[in-house]
Amino acid sequence: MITMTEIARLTGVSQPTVSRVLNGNQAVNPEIRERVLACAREHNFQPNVIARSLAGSRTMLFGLVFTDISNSFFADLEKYLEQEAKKSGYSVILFNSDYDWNREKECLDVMRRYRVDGLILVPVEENSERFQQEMKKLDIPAVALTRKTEGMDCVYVDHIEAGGQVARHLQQLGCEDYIFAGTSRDGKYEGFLKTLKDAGTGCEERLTKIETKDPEKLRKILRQHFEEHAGRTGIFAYNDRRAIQIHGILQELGIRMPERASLVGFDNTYTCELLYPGLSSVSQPNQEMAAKAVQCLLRKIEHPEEREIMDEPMKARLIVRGSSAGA
Amino acid sequence: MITMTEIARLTGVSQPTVSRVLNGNQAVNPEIRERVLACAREHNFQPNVIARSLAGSRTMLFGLVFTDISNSFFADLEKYLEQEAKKSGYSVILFNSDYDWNREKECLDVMRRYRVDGLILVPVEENSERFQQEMKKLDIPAVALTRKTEGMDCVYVDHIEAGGQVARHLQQLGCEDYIFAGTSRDGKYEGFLKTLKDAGTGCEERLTKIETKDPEKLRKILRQHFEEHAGRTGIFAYNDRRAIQIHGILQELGIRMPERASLVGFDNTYTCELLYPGLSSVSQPNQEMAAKAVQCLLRKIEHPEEREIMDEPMKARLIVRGSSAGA
DNA sequence: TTGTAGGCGTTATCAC
DNA sequence: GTGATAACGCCTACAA
Repeated sequence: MITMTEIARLTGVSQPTVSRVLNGNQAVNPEIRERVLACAREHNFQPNVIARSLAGSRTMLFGLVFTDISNSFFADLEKYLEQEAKKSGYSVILFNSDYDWNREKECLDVMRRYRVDGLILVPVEENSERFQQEMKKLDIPAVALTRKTEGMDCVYVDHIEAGGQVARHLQQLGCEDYIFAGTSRDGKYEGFLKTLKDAGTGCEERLTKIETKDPEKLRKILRQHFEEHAGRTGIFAYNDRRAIQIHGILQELGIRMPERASLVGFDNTYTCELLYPGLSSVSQPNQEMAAKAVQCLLRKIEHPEEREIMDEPMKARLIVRGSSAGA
Repeated sequence: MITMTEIARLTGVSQPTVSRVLNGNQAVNPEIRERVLACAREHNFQPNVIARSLAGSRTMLFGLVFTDISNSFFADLEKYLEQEAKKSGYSVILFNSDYDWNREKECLDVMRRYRVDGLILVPVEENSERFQQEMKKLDIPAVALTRKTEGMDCVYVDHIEAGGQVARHLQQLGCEDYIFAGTSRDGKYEGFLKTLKDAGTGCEERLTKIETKDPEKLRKILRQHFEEHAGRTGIFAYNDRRAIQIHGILQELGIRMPERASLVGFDNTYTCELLYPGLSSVSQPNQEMAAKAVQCLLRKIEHPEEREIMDEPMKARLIVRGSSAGA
């Protein structure tokens, strides 16, 4: 692959002149300019970003660390992040932590080795001591994505508020019982529970939390629930994957949506609208989140002195479909 | 971030000695070794891969170009590719071409700029003239993934054979009519059609091809089809996404699977087993494909002289679930 | 407007 | 064993 020095030799000028032409910075003799450009085109010159990174001090790389890119929600985010980064000439180097803290730590080290200019990550355990420690000694601008993270810039939707939206929606439908399927680590459950409580009609006592994702167990629990409870049950799953699983089980058991079971998922992945009945789901503003994260990073790179932390939760939006439609 | 030169200064040795210690290559005085290692640990030294790349001639980067990572199938592949690359110390830099040739071309240029050691891509138009041209002048070892690509190493499953498997399966179920939903660009349709023809019972005349993915049109076509055809219809969708869409429409129309409609998708994404009835789908050996692609690349990097092209199609496997279950 | 010189952080190749 | 020294390809002064 041809280098600037080589072009310089071929066109009989100095290498910095070639650099000036190719970067279009300063004024150069039009004649020389043409000669150099022609030569560069002819040999399909591509600047060596590696060398440029070493000389300058930007690698034009963002590091992305996801927990699991095979989750459509994250894959979607990745696409937007890449798009947004490209607008500023950045490329991305990608890692999956697989929800494993040790891997995440390894990823961070690799990022350091590549001297990425910025880091966008979905932390595995955003509020643990060891993570905070690691972030403190990380000398790269970083943004936490989808999780509220103490002491660092973060872009996320308010899960507590979102959980509340779902609760209100299900209450309005006249649900008598409630099920939450998933873990309570990210605030959805908290918000869901709180809103049920606040309604004051004691419906929080009619809330069951199901943590298992084992299909057999899940089926058994649901069957039993609907045998014992005649009224309408609102089901809130902490992500679409779980919601789709429940959707399938309800179909199998012949429990009608939305009449007997009103189901709501989270992330509004593309499958939601393909199912029948369509799966209601909480939509996160993926594109805006991606843009915000990248812009935050860019700002920190441009102005390293500004140390104020960005932490304004964004708002999720409930998309109602057939699985929890009203009358 | 601390450098070798800095460590050298702190420990009173020369920079090359620090390099020797940190890379564990050659013998060094144990005393010095300890001193250097201690200093490196203390400052959490991370070798500057950028500088190393420039000096040596490996960037330890693989470039990945997908058409659309938000397709679960590709996201899944990405994860395996990353895993496999990591085993050999490689990291990946990722791009989406969005099924757009111009973007793909841009990606390739960026790859060149980063001097990636190898390239794994899902080509947008693997057999077009311009793509072939581009590949010819690409001076980076490259492997085409999921698509048979003339004149270049490629890792893919035999779509024609896979289409045949589906045809035989649906025939065995006793289908009287057939629908293929999707494009015919990758051989699935070809194989499907060919096998139907070979059976000699004239069933290829009872094959309808639906290209639209517009939900309204699709619904209308399917409704009409089942109004006019009383027997069992075998439906083969060119990917799971389309299959899931059809699954939903059939549910909505109250057309029973597998009795009236026997549905088969492609890619065996995780959603298949969550639906009810479970969605039959053709499974590609993702992990093996990823491993094979990476290993092919590594071999080409190690032995640039070997020029034989790898092109042995792998075999897909049909996973039968409720949507096309037999009696 | 253009060329010279130095440096970015490594690796590799020499002598010592 | 260890330390100079020269790359790698580019950028950024500074000098002409």
